[in-house]
Amino acid sequence: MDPRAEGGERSASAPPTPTFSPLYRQIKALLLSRLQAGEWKPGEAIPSEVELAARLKVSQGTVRKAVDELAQENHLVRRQGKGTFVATHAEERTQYRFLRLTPDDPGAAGRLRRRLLECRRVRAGAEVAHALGLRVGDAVLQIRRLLLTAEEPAQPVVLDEIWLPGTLFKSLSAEKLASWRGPMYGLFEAEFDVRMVRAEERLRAVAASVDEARLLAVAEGTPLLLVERLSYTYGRRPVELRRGLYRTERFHYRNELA
Amino acid sequence: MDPRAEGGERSASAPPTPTFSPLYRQIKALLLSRLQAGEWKPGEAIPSEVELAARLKVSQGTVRKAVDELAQENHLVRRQGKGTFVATHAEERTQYRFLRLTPDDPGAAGRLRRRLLECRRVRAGAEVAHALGLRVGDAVLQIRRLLLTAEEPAQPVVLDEIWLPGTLFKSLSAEKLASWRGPMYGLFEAEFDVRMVRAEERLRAVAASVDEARLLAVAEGTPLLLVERLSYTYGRRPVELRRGLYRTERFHYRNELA
DNA sequence: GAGTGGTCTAGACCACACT
DNA sequence: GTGTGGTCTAGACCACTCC
Repeated sequence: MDPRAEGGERSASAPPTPTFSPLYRQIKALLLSRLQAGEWKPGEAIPSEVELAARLKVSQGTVRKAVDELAQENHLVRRQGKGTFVATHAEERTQYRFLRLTPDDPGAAGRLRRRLLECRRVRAGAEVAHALGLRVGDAVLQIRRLLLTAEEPAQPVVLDEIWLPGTLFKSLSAEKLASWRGPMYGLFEAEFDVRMVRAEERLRAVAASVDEARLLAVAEGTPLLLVERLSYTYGRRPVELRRGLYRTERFHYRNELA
Repeated sequence: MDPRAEGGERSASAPPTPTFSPLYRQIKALLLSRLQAGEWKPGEAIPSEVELAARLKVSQGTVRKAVDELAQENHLVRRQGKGTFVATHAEERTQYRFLRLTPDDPGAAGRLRRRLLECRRVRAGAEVAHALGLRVGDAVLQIRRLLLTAEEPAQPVVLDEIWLPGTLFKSLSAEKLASWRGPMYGLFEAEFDVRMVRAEERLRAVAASVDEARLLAVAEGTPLLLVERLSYTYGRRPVELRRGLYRTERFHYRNELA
């Protein structure tokens, strides 16, 4: 088959790509658009390679290469003998796929507890609006919370401030947040159909303000690791701004360079 | 051909792998061991896919998959129409592959200047010895330097302290360091046959000590981003410990999460 | 035009999971 | 056993680079 020829199910769904890319990239874009459209939910299996190949009228190898890239980019998860599944934050083995904070002593202090401080509707300021691609004054949800060590006495480690577009998270409430077990991004998937796909972080060292110091139980001016995160869903669309302050006396932010 | 059967050039070079892995992984391990042995230098081309396939008596597709993974892991760089080349730090388009520090204003302040403060031979303390896999008291090279903005007046941004195993970097001197143009890791490749392949970083927020504050031109106690990096060469062998203090008023450490 | 990596195909067989 | 993803092969053709 001529990879340049448009035909069959492929062109029917009209991929918005420049349309002059390798066939497997067109397949990839098509699958991505179906993921975005919600054709398969997080955790569900997508059709098998042979079935996709038959439907799209390409060879299995071409489907394979498309799926390979999607798996690499954490959109899909392959499981030999079982199938290929839509990635989800709800059942990550690691829990918290995006959290790079790690205890210095890996033996101690495993999971962190959450304590919700605040969850309210506010109007977006200039900075939040700009980051989330909204207009100043648009409705946003503001959440503040602490992460604390599990052992007693619980010690605060992270102070998070989170902003979400109001339109996407209409029915999100303090009760829902407090009663949800598992990662917050799992709740977003299950209840709001918003799937975090990618994020950018900017790290800085800052001094704790009076309020921050009180909440984190440190002295005013204590150096804290400021982590500003912008999370994206499909199509490079930003859907969460997060400003985290980390105490790093007994934890650190780990990163791998290759 | 039975992939389990050992034969041809493959087994002659005796890969130390568990030997019961897919054929393409055996090829990958073989190529990796040749890279480690220095059979091809950084920047050089390795044999073409067809030639490798013929020599190793496997299909081109199998070689391709091995090379694909090596390219993905930044060991090799593919260039269509030209060949496949050994990755090098000397000619990175980005300069400084491992440096994640970025100016807040991307327009301003492009490259950073270096100022060498110190380069001397010392005996490894417990911490350095442990990190580099040496014995306490072994010879290590200690380097201290500043990175400063290029514009005038130059402003210090990073204070680096670097430790290297003395045996690997016998002839490294302050003169060599000062006169070298380009990334330090390029010098390590060219003069010492040490290629940095991977690194792990641990980030913290700390307060500037008196000495650090003086060198970085900030007040004592100013929050600084502490970046501890352990760099590895082939075979998970640590060959550099680095302790960097970053001023983050106008720069930040960027990270991408997927 | 010759050589290199990049794409696509078709078919065989292996490894794993479920039933 | 059946169905899934994973590996391997052989061959054709495309796209890019250099002569």
